[in-house]
Amino acid sequence: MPRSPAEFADRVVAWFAGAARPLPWRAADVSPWAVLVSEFMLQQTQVARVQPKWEEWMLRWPTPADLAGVPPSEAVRAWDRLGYPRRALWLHRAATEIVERHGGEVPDDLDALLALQGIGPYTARAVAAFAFGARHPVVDTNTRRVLARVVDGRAQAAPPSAARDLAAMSAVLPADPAAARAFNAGAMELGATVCAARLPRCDACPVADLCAWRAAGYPAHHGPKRRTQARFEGSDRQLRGRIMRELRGSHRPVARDELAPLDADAARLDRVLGTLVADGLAVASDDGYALPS
DNA sequence: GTCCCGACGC
DNA sequence: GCGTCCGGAC
Repeated sequence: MPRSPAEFADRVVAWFAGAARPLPWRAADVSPWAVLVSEFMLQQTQVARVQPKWEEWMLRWPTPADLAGVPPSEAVRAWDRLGYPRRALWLHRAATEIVERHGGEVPDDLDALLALQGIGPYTARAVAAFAFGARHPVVDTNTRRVLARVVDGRAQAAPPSAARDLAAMSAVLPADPAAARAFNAGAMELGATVCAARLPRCDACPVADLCAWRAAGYPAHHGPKRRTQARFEGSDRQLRGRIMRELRGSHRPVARDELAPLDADAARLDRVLGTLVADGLAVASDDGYALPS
């Protein structure tokens, strides 16, 4: 446990002021919509891959109404290979909801944000805090790891639990909204760039002398093992990705027979096509499969 | 091969 | 609480 929560927060805030990467969605003049789009893209995708795609989207669809005004196929196509293309569909749906429910303005209210498609506990608070300056605990996996180490003295965070994670962050969150905002962003940045999962760089850490894990001699994690990631090669996810790539590349329906070479197992191909249709990422017609228009 | 790490649906 | 969902960097 650090000497005091205030000291922990102050150090992170001061460190972040000098160490923050100059990411474009952190610029002072970006819109709430720009922040929201960045958070959608960052949900599962590394910063380096997101950045050029975010620039492209902001030029093309600078407001929610701009995105809501085009068919979802445009969003899915422009999502390109960012992965998890349901996010493109959900972002398009969220834009439509923002136009319909909120007059085209991204809401600043947490519950209104949570009600939008594709926005969960993390993204809602990230938008409220980073776009609007509201004082909410924002907890992603980096922050969970930082708190586990600095505060709890454990190598790894316990499995995510929204209620427990938000309470833990609230306990160390500065009272001042601007400081809270910087601490939220700084804790994530610290976890992403210094307090890394595998190779923490404690020599560069602004709170190394406050860190309970370091003080305890870096005890190894003993507890439930992380679930090992399912194999990607040969997975449904890989096949879905390959099918989506074909659909993105075609401006007319793609016949099932044209997709058959993607997988030798006809039954599996049909089952996976079914999941894409169920997700709304593909539409079936007599001519084959296409992106949702 | 391993890691990345949020939302959703059950 | 637990399984599913991409694709690229390492």
